[in-house]
Amino acid sequence: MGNLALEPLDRPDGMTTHEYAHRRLRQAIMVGSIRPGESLTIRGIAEAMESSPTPVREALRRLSSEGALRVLDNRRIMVPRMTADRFSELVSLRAVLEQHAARRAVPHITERRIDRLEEIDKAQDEAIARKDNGTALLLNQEFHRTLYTANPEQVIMPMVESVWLQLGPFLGIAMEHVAQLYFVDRHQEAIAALRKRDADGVAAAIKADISEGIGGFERSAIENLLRLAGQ
Amino acid sequence: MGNLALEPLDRPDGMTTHEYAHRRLRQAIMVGSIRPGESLTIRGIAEAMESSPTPVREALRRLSSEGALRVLDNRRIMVPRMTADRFSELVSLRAVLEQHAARRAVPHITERRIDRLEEIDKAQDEAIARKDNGTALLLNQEFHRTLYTANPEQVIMPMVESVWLQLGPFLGIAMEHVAQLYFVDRHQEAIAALRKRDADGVAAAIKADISEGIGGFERSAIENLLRLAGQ
DNA sequence: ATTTTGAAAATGTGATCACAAAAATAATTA
DNA sequence: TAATTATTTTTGTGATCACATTTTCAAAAT
Repeated sequence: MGNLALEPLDRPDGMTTHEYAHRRLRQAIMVGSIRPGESLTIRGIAEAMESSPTPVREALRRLSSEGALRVLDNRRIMVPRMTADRFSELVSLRAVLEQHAARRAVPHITERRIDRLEEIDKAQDEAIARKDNGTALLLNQEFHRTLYTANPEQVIMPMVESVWLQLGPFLGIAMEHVAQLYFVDRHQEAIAALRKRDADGVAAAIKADISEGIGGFERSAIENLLRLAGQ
Repeated sequence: MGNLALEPLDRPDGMTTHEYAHRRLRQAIMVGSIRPGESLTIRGIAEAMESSPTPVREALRRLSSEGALRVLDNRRIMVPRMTADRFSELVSLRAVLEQHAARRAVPHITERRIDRLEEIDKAQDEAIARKDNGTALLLNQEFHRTLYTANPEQVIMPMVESVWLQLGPFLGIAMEHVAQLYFVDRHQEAIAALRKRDADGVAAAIKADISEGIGGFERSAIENLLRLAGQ
């Protein structure tokens, strides 16, 4: 209960307590700082962030609807355990979702946004160079998010984020045992295709980015990692 | 606030109040019996189902995470308005998601499940014959759900259901103005491909089923419907 | 007639409490 | 000593209350 690996977060003015709890838990799960199988208690979290059960419960309900948490029959709440099968299911879904999101974003992209993508990618490269995995991960997400949200009526982003959330706990495990995550990406290729408004090219770059990134884990490597982490 | 078009639902024994509230609201939204733009009040719903604000709020949080509801800046909660652009975004996402789900289900399909699909499709045809749109809609969903959940480690179903939920309110509008919904489907084609374990064939059938079903609305028809419904 | 102001009602939010179920711990028995 | 039972503690759940904000509606002013 005590140590939730919940780092306090910046809390804007009008933000409600349940929103804040949601953000904080979400962030912790996204970067893999809560171990799969670890069960969360409402009162524990409430105490940790100096609030009460009511708003924490709302945050947990949202997170379980987002696939980040699982409610057991005993009504206990935990971070879902990862399996090799589930992992491959998540990665293939991620590829399909994000290719589609990328394709639908291309008609709406502006030069200004492409410049922003360049900046994010550059910052990510710097984070990778200084072996700052956490920041690199966040910047990688920001790159993808910035691309997909070019589409104003976009409806897919919550689903993409849900997949990220579900992969998060595994990333936490992987980062403990693997030296460097995301040492290559296909972002430059995506940017080049974007400048040409080449939707197929962008989709191909995104697909490659995913399958050579997180999708690059061999099945046996995943099973080893999970065994090492005592899953 | 009184009339919420919330029909009481069967409530199993161990089901919690927030779960029940969630199910009931979800059902109402899914079949389009809550008008887009209509705003929901926590106390109103709580009173309508004879409970209190706390569990209702949890249900509403979940539904907003599922994309079924939108929380405004005023913290008011409403069923999102539909636009022609959003509709087309949802339909194209639905096609992509379900093709993928179908493809990944094929390796796990059993003859027994295919038989079940036959039965569901037959029941749906009967519902269509007697012009029972509501039942036909539910059976159509059950057909698709039964197919995709053949995959045991499937992770996509909540996202498919989220798209259904977001399309629900439009279906409600459409059913008021269009004589018959879903008068043709490609289920038999999907079943034939399933018997042959032909993943591409199944995916093609699902794609056709969607684009000739709900995807068959012309843009101008959608705009007309939305205007008629005062959106 | 339209706008502005003010009071009253409605609403979202979060803390607290009581209750039941579950889990953990202590006591007892085989 | 190991297993079982009893007791205590922890936990999830839902109702209620108080507070602040928003909305609604009536009265007053322009």
